[in-house]
Amino acid sequence: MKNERPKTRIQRKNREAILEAALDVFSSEGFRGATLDQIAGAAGLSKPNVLYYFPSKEAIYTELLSGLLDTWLDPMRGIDPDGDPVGEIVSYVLRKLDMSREFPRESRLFANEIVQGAPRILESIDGPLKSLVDEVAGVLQSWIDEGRLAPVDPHHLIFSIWATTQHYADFDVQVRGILRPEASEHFDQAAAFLSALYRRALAPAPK
Amino acid sequence: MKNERPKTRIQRKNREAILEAALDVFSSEGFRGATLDQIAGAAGLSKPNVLYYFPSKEAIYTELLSGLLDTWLDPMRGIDPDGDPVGEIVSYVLRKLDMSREFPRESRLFANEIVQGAPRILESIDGPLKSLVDEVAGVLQSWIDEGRLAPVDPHHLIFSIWATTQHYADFDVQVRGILRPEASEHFDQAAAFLSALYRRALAPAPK
DNA sequence: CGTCATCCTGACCAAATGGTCAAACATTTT
DNA sequence: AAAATGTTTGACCATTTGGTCAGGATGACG
Repeated sequence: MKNERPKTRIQRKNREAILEAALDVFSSEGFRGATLDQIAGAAGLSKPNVLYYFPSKEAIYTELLSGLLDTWLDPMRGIDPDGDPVGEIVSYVLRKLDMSREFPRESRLFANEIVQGAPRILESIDGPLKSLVDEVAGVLQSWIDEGRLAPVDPHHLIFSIWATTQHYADFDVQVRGILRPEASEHFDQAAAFLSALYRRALAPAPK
Repeated sequence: MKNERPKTRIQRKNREAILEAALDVFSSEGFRGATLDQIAGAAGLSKPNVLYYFPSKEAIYTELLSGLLDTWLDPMRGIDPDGDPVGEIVSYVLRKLDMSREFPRESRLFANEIVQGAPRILESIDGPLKSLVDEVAGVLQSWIDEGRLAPVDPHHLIFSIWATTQHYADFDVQVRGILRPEASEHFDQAAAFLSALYRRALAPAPK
């Protein structure tokens, strides 16, 4: 049962516009760097009007954040315990990389929050995030035990996947500064590189 | 020839204290999130006194940033073109990881800046950073050509090393939230994991 | 000890910013 | 077409914040 109450269509539309604008602003300026005027401007509304839909700046921010965590973890839920280990992991990597390509602002929003100590979503990390990760780590470990995956620390494997894939969204400026391509061409290179990296590293030793 | 002019020892001491305090505050709050009062407080000085040593908040920030870039790139300069390829890369990874362990605030400072589009150090990325990276990429490529390193995209290899190592500093809260250890124990696990990962992935196919 | 340069501070300022509110304006509902 | 409900805004406010400044305190040094 969804907790959405789109009283009127105009209300739905404006809340939508505000969240969209806020994502833009928060992701590129951080929470403190963003101003209500910026958000209001980007949403095509006046500042008091924004505050008519949300009680405060912080409320907009946390709504964005909490609404996103789920989507953000989706790729991980797609890992099939009954599939081919290396294949499953590589396709997880590619799904995660795709999220960086499709939703860089969302990635940066999280990055900003976490780098600064995640003052507003610590609970979410300790709670749902940790349990999902532990669950997946369990699957990885069982694959290792069965000799179908190279023996590496499951948690750190997950970290490395997050790090390498999110890097292309979060540090986009740096990547773009070092590689030349204007287009998102480097995402395809990254996909090729990361597949190869993990395929080579994770293939179990032949018995 | 150093551009340091420590007119008096008190001047040197206070500038030092301010930069140290600023590193603390900027790295955990971001540029806009940090306030002069916070910095002054952390440095044990009054706000006007801070402004006596630095012309503005931004001046403190950029001085920090520019003074750090060099140190930050040092591990990369230690790569020996005449060494054993895989060994050189793995020890580069470990050096970089050590920097994350020893200087997490510095890492977060950069992360904050880059995630937000690096508005104040774009030149440094396009300039010295790019050339050093290209140089190292050249070395990697020559190793590949000689068949002493698995054929992977050199630039993306470098990105993956940055991503995986800096992750432990920048996303420390997340890592700590998922792993239990209070101590910096996970850095040792990470070292073991990353050595194994890159060793396995980069070993050239036997001829 | 006197004087000169350096160092430090309280008081102050202008701009920015999150947020409020009463009143005007729209839209539905009856 | 009222009445009721929902939406928008200009004017306003309190606080925070980067920064200034005149003068006082504290060295350094002959």
